[in-house]
This record gives sequence, structure tokens and C-alpha cells, in this order.
Amino acid sequence: MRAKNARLQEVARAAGVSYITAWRALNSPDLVSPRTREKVSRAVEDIGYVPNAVARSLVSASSGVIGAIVPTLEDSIFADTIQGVADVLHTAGQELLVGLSNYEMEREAELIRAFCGRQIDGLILTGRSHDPGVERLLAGGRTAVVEVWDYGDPAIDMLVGFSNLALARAVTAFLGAKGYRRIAFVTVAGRRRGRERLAGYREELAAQGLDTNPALQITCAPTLNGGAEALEQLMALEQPPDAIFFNGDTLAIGAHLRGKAMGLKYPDDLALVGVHDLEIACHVDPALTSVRIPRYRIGEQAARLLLARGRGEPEAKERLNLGFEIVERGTT
Amino acid sequence: MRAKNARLQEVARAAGVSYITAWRALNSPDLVSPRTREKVSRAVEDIGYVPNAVARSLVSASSGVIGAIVPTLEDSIFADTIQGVADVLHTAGQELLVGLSNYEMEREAELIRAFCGRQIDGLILTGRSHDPGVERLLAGGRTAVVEVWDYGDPAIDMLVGFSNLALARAVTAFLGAKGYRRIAFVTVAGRRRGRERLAGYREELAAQGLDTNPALQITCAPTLNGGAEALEQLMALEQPPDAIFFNGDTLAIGAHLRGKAMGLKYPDDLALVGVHDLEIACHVDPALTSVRIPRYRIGEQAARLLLARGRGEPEAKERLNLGFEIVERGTT
DNA sequence: CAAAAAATGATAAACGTATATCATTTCTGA
DNA sequence: TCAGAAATGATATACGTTTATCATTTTTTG
Repeated sequence: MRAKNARLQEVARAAGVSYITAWRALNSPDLVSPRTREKVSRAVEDIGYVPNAVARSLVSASSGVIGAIVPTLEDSIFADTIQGVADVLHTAGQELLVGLSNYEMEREAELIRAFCGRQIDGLILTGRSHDPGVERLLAGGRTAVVEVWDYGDPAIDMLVGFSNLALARAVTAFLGAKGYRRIAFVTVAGRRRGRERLAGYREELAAQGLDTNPALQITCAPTLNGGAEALEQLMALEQPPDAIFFNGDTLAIGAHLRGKAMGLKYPDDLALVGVHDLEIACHVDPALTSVRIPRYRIGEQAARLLLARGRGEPEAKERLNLGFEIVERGTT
Repeated sequence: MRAKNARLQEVARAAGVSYITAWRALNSPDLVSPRTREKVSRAVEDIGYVPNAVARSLVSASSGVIGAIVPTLEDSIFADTIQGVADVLHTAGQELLVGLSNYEMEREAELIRAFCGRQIDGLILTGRSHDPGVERLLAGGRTAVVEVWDYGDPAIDMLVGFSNLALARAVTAFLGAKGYRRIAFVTVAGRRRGRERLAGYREELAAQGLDTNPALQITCAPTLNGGAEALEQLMALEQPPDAIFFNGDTLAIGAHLRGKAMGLKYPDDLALVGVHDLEIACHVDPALTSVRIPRYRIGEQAARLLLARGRGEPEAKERLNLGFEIVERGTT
């Protein structure tokens, strides 16, 4: 049933040349006369020959494949980064093996192991904390690794991201400077990035002498509805916040729409800030203040670093802080 | 620099057994005594041995990798399908090679070629129209193929999706039954799926004797803003529509928010319907009527079909219509 | 027309695993 | 203690490419 793919040997036979000549025609065309080149490529066409990249990988110890592991594609955030990676890799003819860790370190570790067995040329990981066994596996430097999203000391090799701590401090400082005093912070339960931002938020509250009431620091589900419920919970407090910093536009938009239905006026009754600057931030009324994050560029740059390493250009900068930008709109 | 990975030979040496025994310990453990098994797995640990899946693929002519090609990950629609694929493949220990065609048939063809060279065990393609050369390449049946999203006759092998034609007819009929007479249809320029739905919309208009004015059939950019502008364009007509069928919730939400800012009342001034049933459809006021599409399940089922085929279960149903569901809410 | 250059060919080893065959050693039970 | 079973080992071939070496043929050039 499963007929075997044609090998180069068959191409050679069909073209009436030796194996080695067929090989040269495809891989070092200058060593071969134009006529032969022509014969061989016609044979390739006729037979439908596709070189076996597996065999090539085996002998060359490099596969032309990059692996990327992100927690999920269900929110568009990481999908944009993957898109950036894929777009850059495509220009270099490399393929992309995608793994979804579902925010589980163990699942990430499994994926990394499997990817390494496939001789990937490079690996993109989300975040800076990984299974210790994996860090040992990758420590040898056999595989180029870029960690993305969290700027800081790379745990393994190279890194591209922005500082979550700085982001949270900047937003908190921004709200403080606007005169808000009771600034709440809402994040998704159980996510590392949220915890880093929480730390930044707390640092800045302390630095500015703002209200540090723990009741203003809550978690919710990673959905519009989660944000909406968080808003209700916060506004039901005896002393409700005058500003809410949502760790994600999805939460913030959910809250925005719910709050508006409740009759809240932004920013007089309440200020809102999100993160990611999704398109919809401009389309609610008043428009949502948010933080622009280079999620596509993170992917692009990570892929570029891997490609540069593959070409043996160690001079490439191996630790990139791509920053972020607060985009002020009507809700603050 | 790039130290080679350990081979099984080294593991055998470290464990003090022969190569073949080490191999058996890992691949047919029952043939080996518990003590030996123990020695070998300790050696694997010590050395950090990871089996070379490339070599395995070469000899077994099957790679443990499935390829999936979608147009983009930038809208969450295909990302959800990929997520479904990845979740199922993970349970089977298969990896996922992702390709983004950017809606270009030629780029899709390149990716397919590259994937076939990598000996993928199965391939998931979006849509039913592909480069002719590719269809020839895949026609041999060497690689299991599932086309997803568009239900109809599979061009190659297996298929999982829903009928875009039926969807458009159903929505149009639904609006007609509600008494709307001037039903507009807005789709994204240059996308095949949009054209199929347009056909369904037109068929149903004709069947119901509704207004077929071409001015009510327009295209826009695939963004919130695109939808908003489409709304403005339609409402500026001398005879504006009384209902708009947006081919995508993103467009519909963009229009919804813009229209509300313009003072439109839904559904009295205008009815709106979207497609995809994104979470936000419930969070606008009034909530958006939309069509629920099994985008995650499409991915799951496609992956399941490929796995079943890989296990040699040809009895698996190879043409699945997963249907859709109109979710009626406040805008109609 | 001879010498140099270009093109082609033959052969072999390597990549790391899968798997088959046959041989030898060690263990188990009566 | 010995037959039979279980465990281990030695050896070889295959997968399809990459790459090296050396030999031969064909073409070009002065």
C-alpha cells in the first residue's frame, strides 16, 4: 500500500546518469554541465522526487527544524509570537515544530525531550523557569535556545523579551501620577507572569506610598467574564478602588463592558488599564488605556537569533529587551 | 563545540551490557531481566541519553510527526483548530509541524513539499483547493491527509468540517424568517471561505425572494475597524439594510460598537449576525447573535482520523460534517 | 594533436537506530 | 545435576543521504 518515495537513485536511473552526478546536479549544480542539469531536473519532475530530509538530517546532524513551545494558542498572545517565528523561519526555509505546554512544566519538559531527539537546530521556550532536568539537557549548548517574553537573566542561553516587573511598575506609577490612590491589580490565577507583575505592582505601591490593601489584589479566570466578575468583586468592597490594573486586555474589556452596563463612568468613577493593546481596546467607549507589547516582534527576533547562531554568527546580541509602551486612552 | 549526542552504544558501555541488550531494555523490556533493565535505565539517566528520533524515522519510514498548514495564527480561529490538533497528538506522543500559508496557495505548496520530505505521518490542510502539483504529490496515498473547515467532497483523502454554504443559507433564512428584507452580507476581501458563504447567501436570498441589491454585498478588512467601516458604508446607502450578516464576529463586533456610538438601536434599527461565537459576543449590549462553529473539535477530529489511519483502522469515518449552530441573542 | 580542464563515474564510509539470525551464557525446576 | 527456558551477545543489513577519494571519459584550448 504505502509505496515508498522515490530515491535519488531512481532519479539518476531515469535521467541516465550515475547517482553521484544526479546528486551533484541537485546539490552542486556548477560541477555539472547544463545539459545534464536539465536531464536530471526533468527526471525529478517526472518522478516527483522529494529529497528525504530525514536522511539528510541524520548525516548532517542538523535538521532544518526549529522548535517552539508556548503555553497555549487559545489566547492570541502567543499565537502572534508563533506567527512572528514562522514568518522569519519561512524566509530561511526552516520548519517549525510547535509544542503547547498548557502552562505545565512537566509537559514542557516532555516536549523539549522529544524535540531534542528530533535534532532540532534551535528551540524557543516561553519564560525563564523550566524543569531542572531539562536545563541540564540543554546546558551542553548542543542546541541553541532562546527564552522569550520575560526579560532578565536567561536561564539557559539567549533571551528576547521585555521586563514584566518594569511594566507593572510603570503602569502603577502612571496611575499614581494621575492621582489614583486605591489601585487594584487583577491577574489570572496560577500564572507565573502574573506573579512577576504583581511583584512590580507591589514595589511601586510601596515606593509611592499608595494603598496596599490585599483586598485590591485578586485573581480571576482568563476570560472576559473573569474580568467582569473581578470588577464586580472589587466594586462591592467597602472601599472600592479608584483604578484597576488588569493583567490583560481580555480581562479589562470584560470589566469595561460590565462596568458600563452597571452605570460606571470611566475614568471619573473608575480608571481601567489593560495589557496587550488588542485592537478592541480602541473600539470600546471610552477607549481602553493599555500597554503595547511587541509580541510579534518577540517571535521574529527570537527566530533571527537562532538563525544567526545557526550561521555561526556569535556576535549577534543574545539578550534583547524589546520594551513596552503605555498607550493612554480614555479610561484613565 | 557542538558535542554530539550520546548514542545507545555509549549507554550500553556505561551499563556494562551489549548494544543489543541496551536496545532491548529500552524497546522490549520483557526480554530483559529486571536487574539489567535497572542498570540500563540508570545509565540512560547518567548520560542523559535521548534516542535519536531522526535515525528511527529513517529506518522505520515513519516519523511520529504530523504536519498542519493553516493560513495564519493571527486570528484566533485557526489557532483554536491547531490547539485541538496539538492536544490530541500529545496524547499519542506525536509531534506537530506547523506551517502558515498566509492564504497563498504557492506557499502552501512549498510547505507541503518540505513536510513530505520530512516523512510526516499525516497532514492537515485548510480548505479543499490546493496547488495541482501538490495534489499529484499527495495522491499516491503515501501520506494520510485531512482537509479541514470546508465540508464537501475531499480533494485528496479525508475531510473534517462544516458546510459554509449551508451556514450562509441558514443565517440568511433565519434573518428572513424574522422578517428582515434587506439583508446585507459583509465578508473579508479575497478569502475563499467568504466566497462560498456569499454563494449560500445569494442562493437563499433568491429562494426567499429577498432584496438582492449588490450594494448590500461588500467586503472589508479583517479587523474590528473593517467591520465598523462596512457598517458606515452600508448605513450611508439611500436604502440601508435592515440586517447585516457579518462573516466573522470580529467584523460584527466592530460594527456593533461603532453603530452603538452612532446611536443605532439593535435590533430595531438594524439586526446584526456574526460567525464564530467568540466570547465577546455575549459581552456586548445587546449580545450578538452568532454562529457557533466547532473550530477546536475540527482540529481534534482531524488529528484523530490521522491517528486512526496510522494505526491501520480504515473503518474510521473519513468525511465528517461537524455542523454549526446559530446562537440567537439580542441583536436579531 | 597533445595537454589541460571539465565532467562524469565507481566505490566506500558515515549518521544512529531497527531488526533478523544464530550462538552462547545464565538461571530455573524437578 | 541436567534439561529446558530465559537472558544475553555477536554480527549483519537496511534506511537515504552526505561526502571523500580516486579513476575515467569527454570537452576545450593553445
